[in-house]
Amino acid sequence: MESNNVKNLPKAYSPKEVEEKIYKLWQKSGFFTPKIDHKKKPFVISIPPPNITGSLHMGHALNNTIQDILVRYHRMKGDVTLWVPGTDHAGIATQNVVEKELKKEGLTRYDLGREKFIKRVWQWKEKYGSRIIDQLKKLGCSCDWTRLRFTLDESYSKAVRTAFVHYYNKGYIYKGPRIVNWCPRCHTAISDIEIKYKPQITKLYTFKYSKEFPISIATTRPETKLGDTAIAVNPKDKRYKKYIGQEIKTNFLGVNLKIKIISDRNVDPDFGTGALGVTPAHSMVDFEMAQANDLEIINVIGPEGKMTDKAGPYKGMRVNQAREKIVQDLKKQGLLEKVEDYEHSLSLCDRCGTPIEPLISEQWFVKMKELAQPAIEVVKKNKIKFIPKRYKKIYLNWMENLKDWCISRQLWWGHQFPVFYCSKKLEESKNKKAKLKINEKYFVVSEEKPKKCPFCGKCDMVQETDVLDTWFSSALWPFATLGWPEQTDDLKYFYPTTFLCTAPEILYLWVARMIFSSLEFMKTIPFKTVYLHSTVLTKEGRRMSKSLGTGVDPLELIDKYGADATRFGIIYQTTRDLQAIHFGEEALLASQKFINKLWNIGRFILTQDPISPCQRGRCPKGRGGGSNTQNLTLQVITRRVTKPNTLTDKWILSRLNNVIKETTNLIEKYELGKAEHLIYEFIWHEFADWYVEISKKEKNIPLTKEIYLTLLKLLHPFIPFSTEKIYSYFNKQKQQLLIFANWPLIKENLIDKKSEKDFKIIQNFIIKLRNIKKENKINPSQIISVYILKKESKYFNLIQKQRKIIEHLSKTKLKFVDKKPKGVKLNFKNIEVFIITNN
RNA sequence: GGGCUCGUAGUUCAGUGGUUAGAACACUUCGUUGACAUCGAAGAGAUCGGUGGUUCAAUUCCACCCGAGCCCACCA
Repeated sequence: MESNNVKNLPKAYSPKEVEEKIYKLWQKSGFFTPKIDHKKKPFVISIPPPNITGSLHMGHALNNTIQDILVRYHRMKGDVTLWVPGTDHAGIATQNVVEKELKKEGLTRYDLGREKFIKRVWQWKEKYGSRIIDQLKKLGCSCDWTRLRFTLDESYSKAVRTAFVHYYNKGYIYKGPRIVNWCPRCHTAISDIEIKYKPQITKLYTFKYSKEFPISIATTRPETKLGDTAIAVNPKDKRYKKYIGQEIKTNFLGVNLKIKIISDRNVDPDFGTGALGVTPAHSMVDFEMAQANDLEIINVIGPEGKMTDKAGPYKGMRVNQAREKIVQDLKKQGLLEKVEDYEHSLSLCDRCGTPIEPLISEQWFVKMKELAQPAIEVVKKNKIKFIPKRYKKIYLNWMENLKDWCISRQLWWGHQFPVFYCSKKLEESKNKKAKLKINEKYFVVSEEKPKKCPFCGKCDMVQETDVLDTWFSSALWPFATLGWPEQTDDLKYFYPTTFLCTAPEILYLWVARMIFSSLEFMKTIPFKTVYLHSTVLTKEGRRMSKSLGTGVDPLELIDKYGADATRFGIIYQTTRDLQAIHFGEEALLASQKFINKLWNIGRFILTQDPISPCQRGRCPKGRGGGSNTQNLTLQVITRRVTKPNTLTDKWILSRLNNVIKETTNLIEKYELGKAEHLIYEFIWHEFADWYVEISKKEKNIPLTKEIYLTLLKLLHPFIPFSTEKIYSYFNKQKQQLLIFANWPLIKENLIDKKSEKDFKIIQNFIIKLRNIKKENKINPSQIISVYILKKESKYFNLIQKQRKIIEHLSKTKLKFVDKKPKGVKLNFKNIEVFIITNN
């Protein structure tokens, strides 16, 4: 570091000039890359890979600060510490971003074609995909960048293919027509958990299919009713009992329907007419009823969100259009009985906000039942611990009611299925326009494309066009990043990882899936502890969102306050188990002040240092400490060692060791906010306000320095940049980085309750004297005489012994007298104290 | 509809079955300009969301209610 002379030490810490340089030093040191040491147990975190479309938001800032604190702490403790970084290709999200870009050029992905489109996405990735990585570095994250991974890396893709083939061979993967959530905009199936619900007021229409039809039904979506194949009623409903089992043919606005009357317990007799028109192809619940009752399934809505040819006169219309027209027609024909307002939740695509159409389509699924079982066990048996604890129940409840996982997406950006079709047979099946059923298998599942088609022996096999759900690849993250399926040294040594820190919203999407994937492929848990951190909300408790304008950009905060203050401030307002934090910028300002305070304590100590240039009279400001300190400098040089000499020394060392102990405990329990509060209080209100102040009178510079350096170490995981910078001024010769420093050891023998108690008494006495001054409107800086009546008592002796400190800090002159003087009397621990107020 | 979290000073949060409920920031007053324009000291500020119950005693335990937020399910 070039300018670490004390005389160059600026008055305040300025993050902008410092942080980037420091980060480069760290990187150059190579210290973030651990060396495998089989004698030691490693500490390992896999970063939740941010999307390449992402930009650092408050959730990331909190999440990665937590991880970095733990990683730095463990590194200092001497653990072999690895933080694996990486990014996620994020199928739908990224594809949408690039599609939006294309749209500006008046193009769609179909104009480019699959190959060119993917190329385009890769270009986009090269250009913007590492943005978030740079932002993580700005935050100070000490990841091992030599191990950076991306979920579409060739080696990672291999892991994905291996996993797929494994599942398939075990019989866990099946393909079939099922009802899925279909996004007509993204043109793909999405899973249940990728849907967001939005309450909306719509109309509930009550009508009959035809005049002669005996039962009326109610629906919010009349257009789907063209695909009805049944009416479901509650088995106990007397009104409809007689119809159950009947099949009625009718014509509904030009479309012939065969309606079977079935009974189902889930039908609420009080809702609408108590009769539910069953549309197997376009409603999740109805699909299940159709399967249970062996009903015909008719698609009336196509993948574009348009009515199919099964919709008779409404063919080709958009869904909304068809709805309007049908309502008009129902009215015209006198079939519409009632229209009322009705509030329900509209399903929207999480990624693009388009209303979801439940549709029947051919999709790939993973059977979950067997996979879930061991994943339930390990959590039940606390092999994996959740923090906060409450998530254990939430996790288990979800896992115990797990549905099969739809893993196919009709996208282009992602891992293409390692499934190869016989082109000849594929062609044939298309021509047949067969029902959505596969009776005949004409594909092979294989990591590589077979050279020869096993079905016809001569065709060029074609790969399944679908890509895998992004989460299928993320599920392999903790072990695939370490080299799986290869048995690499990394994998052998660093797996399973130690700690996972992520947002609670991806508990199901990601955490659960990593657990069962790891148990399946690695035969072990992926991590020992899962920490689901608080959600960062605005101060008013509202969700942070760009579109609402309620977002706070951590990069702006870093720019304004520095990375350290941003980190410290966020953690300062965090409590470990809290579900949400209401983010306020004030804490960052406070943190900035705190860092500045820390900086200035350092500055003070440096200028007091006998070997510093200031003390040798070379300081431009003159003689560093003034005449008073010159004498003291001599004292300092008389080999005072870092040993407690005085009560003050004993007290501060005792307190310091308590703080080290407590801080260590709190970090081990992930109570990072509390740890910060503790250190903050100690540094400011014990070390600075008392110890450093007293040290101006009773010098023990080596000890002061030692304590200070210990505090820098304690703080380093929280505020790595500023502590590193200050540390450099204390290490002019050695040039050793603080990241190499060891975590402070607790010296139990220095914990000294007696000294703490005694010092507390001195503190109280000083405070009392200051109060008296204030009460009597005496200027605090005015030195007054305080008369203390001599007495045989331990407190008297204590006060007498600590006379200098008391005088110094209370700006008084103590006089120990035999006779009671005139003046205001106060009692302190049975000691009679007098002051004269009207000088 | 089900589950969960939270409601304590102006603000963000600690905290505890029992003497005057804490901190930080903000605020007020006084003082400081040779570590700290980002300093010091002192101080004001809370009927601990509401109601009822358990208890000798509740902010702390229980029930209900109100308010804020999250997750899951979803009735057509």
